[in-house]
Amino acid sequence: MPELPEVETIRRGLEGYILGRRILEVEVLWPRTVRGMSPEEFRARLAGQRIEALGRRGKHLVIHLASGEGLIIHLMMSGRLLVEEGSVSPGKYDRVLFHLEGDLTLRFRDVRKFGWMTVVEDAEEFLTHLGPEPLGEDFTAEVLRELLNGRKGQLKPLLLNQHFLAGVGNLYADEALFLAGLHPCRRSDSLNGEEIARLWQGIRSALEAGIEDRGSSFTSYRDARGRRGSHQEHLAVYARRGQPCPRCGAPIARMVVGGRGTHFCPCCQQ
DNA sequence: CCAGCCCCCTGTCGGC
DNA sequence: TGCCGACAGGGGGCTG
Repeated sequence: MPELPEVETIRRGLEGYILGRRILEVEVLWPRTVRGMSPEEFRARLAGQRIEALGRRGKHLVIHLASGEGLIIHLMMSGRLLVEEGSVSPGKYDRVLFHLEGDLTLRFRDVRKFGWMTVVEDAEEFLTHLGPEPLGEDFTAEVLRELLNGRKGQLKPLLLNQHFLAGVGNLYADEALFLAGLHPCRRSDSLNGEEIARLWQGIRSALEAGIEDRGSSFTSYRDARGRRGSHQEHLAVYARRGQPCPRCGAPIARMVVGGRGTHFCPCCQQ
């Protein structure tokens, strides 16, 4: 389940291998992975292009090409982007293979086929519907206060809403709410100034800790070289139902909020 | 704006 | 042991 820290770890890992290289050929093995155009057009628009920069917006990876176009990739739940030396043969779960100059292959492996990619003329414009970058300089506690104003829903589903804030998924939403000491079901417009500041800090700290540990690997997530992250070993509440809260020792609870499994400390989070 | 539902997929797990 | 249904999860789309 790649969220912002996992996608950022992949982005950093890919940079060293594919930056400045040309895409020689693209093999689309599962056509529905390519959105907005035919696999043939996708191949034609990418073949021969040099990779100028690697960016990230929320959970989207943005590969900037020499033409000015952007290759947008969303890993969804089970997508992996793996760099390998040599020409590889397609595996059972491979959906797209990018053959790069320098005898490298970028492999998009995606068991559940939810991941997608497309080429757009203007990546920034394509992604304008996303909320602010939670680790960006523009995202201050004051901005969060303004965004929360008038929101009547529960906090947890709001944090998962990518139009509200980009990059937070189920795992980091639970961790951020724990760090902030806020109950996942709190009404979003019920927070006072001090609680908003705690939520802002909780979101930032949860994501930064995830990046520091190179992401959380439960089953599917791997970095660009196939390595696991270690943040799953340092989580306070996510996937820790019944285990003692690291702050007060009470057993961590799990409930469904907004259709998502939600982990929290019933004692510390109000 | 918000809640709830379905759909997209497939590996995994619990129950029988 | 083997079958089967439930479940997980990000996000888009739809309805109320």
